[in-house]
Amino acid sequence: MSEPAVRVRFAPSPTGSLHIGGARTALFNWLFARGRGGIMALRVEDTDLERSTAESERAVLDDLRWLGIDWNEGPDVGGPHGPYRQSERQSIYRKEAERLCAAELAYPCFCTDEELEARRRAAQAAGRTPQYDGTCRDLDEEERVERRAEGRPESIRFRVPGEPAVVRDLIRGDVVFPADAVGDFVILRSNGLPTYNFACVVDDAAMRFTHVIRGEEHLSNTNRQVFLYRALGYPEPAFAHISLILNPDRSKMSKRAGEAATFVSEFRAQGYLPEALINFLALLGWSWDGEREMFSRADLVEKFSLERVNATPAVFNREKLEWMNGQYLRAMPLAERAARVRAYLAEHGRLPDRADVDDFLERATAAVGERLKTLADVEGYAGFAFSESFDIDPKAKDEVLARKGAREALSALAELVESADPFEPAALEARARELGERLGVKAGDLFFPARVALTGRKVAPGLFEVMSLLGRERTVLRLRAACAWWEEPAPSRPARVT
RNA sequence: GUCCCCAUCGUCUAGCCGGCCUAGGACCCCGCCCUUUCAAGGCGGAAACACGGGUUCGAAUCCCGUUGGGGACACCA
Repeated sequence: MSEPAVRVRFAPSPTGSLHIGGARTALFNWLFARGRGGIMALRVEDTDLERSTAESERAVLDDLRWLGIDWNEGPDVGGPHGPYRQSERQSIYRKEAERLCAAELAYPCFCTDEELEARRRAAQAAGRTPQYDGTCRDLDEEERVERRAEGRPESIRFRVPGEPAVVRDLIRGDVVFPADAVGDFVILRSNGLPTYNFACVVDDAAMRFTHVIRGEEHLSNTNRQVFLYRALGYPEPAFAHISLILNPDRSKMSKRAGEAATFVSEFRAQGYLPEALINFLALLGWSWDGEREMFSRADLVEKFSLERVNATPAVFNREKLEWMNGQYLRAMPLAERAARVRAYLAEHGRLPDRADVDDFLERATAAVGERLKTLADVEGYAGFAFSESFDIDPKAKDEVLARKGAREALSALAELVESADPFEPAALEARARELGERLGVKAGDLFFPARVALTGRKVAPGLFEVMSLLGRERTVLRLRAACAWWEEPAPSRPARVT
């Protein structure tokens, strides 16, 4: 018999949009599958009725698609082992639970939440591990009938065998859990829905996955899961628990922590490229030779292996992601870069309102040039040309006001621009430099005030690209408007405090 | 508290079946060059084997312990 084909899965719970840690787990699964001609499946774990929503499922799938991670089987495309939504597989879980009960490997439990909670607290107070105490473990049929008559809730608990469990992990080696590490746990809740560990094992077995690659937070769950595989009589897949992604304070990266983005959708909104995010995420826990770090999607598919995934948790390094995004942007031909900027602005409803928007954005993108780190930066650096009005940084304006000869220089420059022919960066620059010499003004003393007058800021693209972006008319207008600054009572300075 | 995982520059990491390591690459930071600003680019620099014991001729690399960090102990996933 030939080696069974690789089958892996990503199993998100639809309780929000895709988290960056989930994206990395999905990516590793995907790279592993694609690199060996395997199957990638998507399974939606929506057994938590309170928190699961259809919008969330849509959002997660959308984020995955945006990242370029695709799947062969899933809730939207179907497949030979469906359905791929756990909420649609309830009869399967019930049947499996019944099978375990019949074999005495599981049993009905009638304890209420309150009783469980009270006993948990008591155990904790007494310094014991808060595990299930076995109250319903050995009830006979008569006692069970009695409890049912009382109208107590009825869940199904797994009878944990009193022996150690070994998790064979591809990244961590054999991890041994002592026999008393876990108590009997619920597999079917009183509402009839399965718990995570049970549904996960039943599905992973039914869907024939060969490898389960998931986050380290599941390592101790795997302790329970290996018992379940054995009891159910299914072969175990190979496990690979990848380390967590951490916040800068080294806590598990999660939705809280306020300021920092943790969802794929947020990075998308901030103007990051999916290929850069993929490249960056791949390097969180995986490396090729420690030297090379720019990898296309195809490179990653070809080179990725679980052997080179390390076991150390990784802090998410936002600055490096930004740098990498810039690398991708810079390596892109201008036309493509401009097209991506356009698509980005359109997606967020921020396209400038003008007839020649495509041409304008290409010129703006060219003008911003190497400064581009995210797609949002075109608006950041060239926003002064997006509309008639623009804001002026008061501090920059004050600096202009303070420069000797700035007013005359601006006025002369306005005149020059008005009659310049051709109106084109190189020619404009040559003539402006001549003007500076004639006036006896250093280049910086001419260019700096002009930059502020035209863009409202100290930092901007090259001055003559700025002019060409604005067009002759607006350039002259803004230059002349700046000449009037000297007539104003300097509102930006605290001159007249009453 | 109990169990489990982890431990190289601030961060991501290479090295970890011992000598090739006076520990390599990248981000960040600093300096210089380029330059109309800011970037980008070029050159240079600062910056780490958590600690303590072993084993060995020799340890970042193997073993034990300590410390630190994290995860899990639910009718959440």
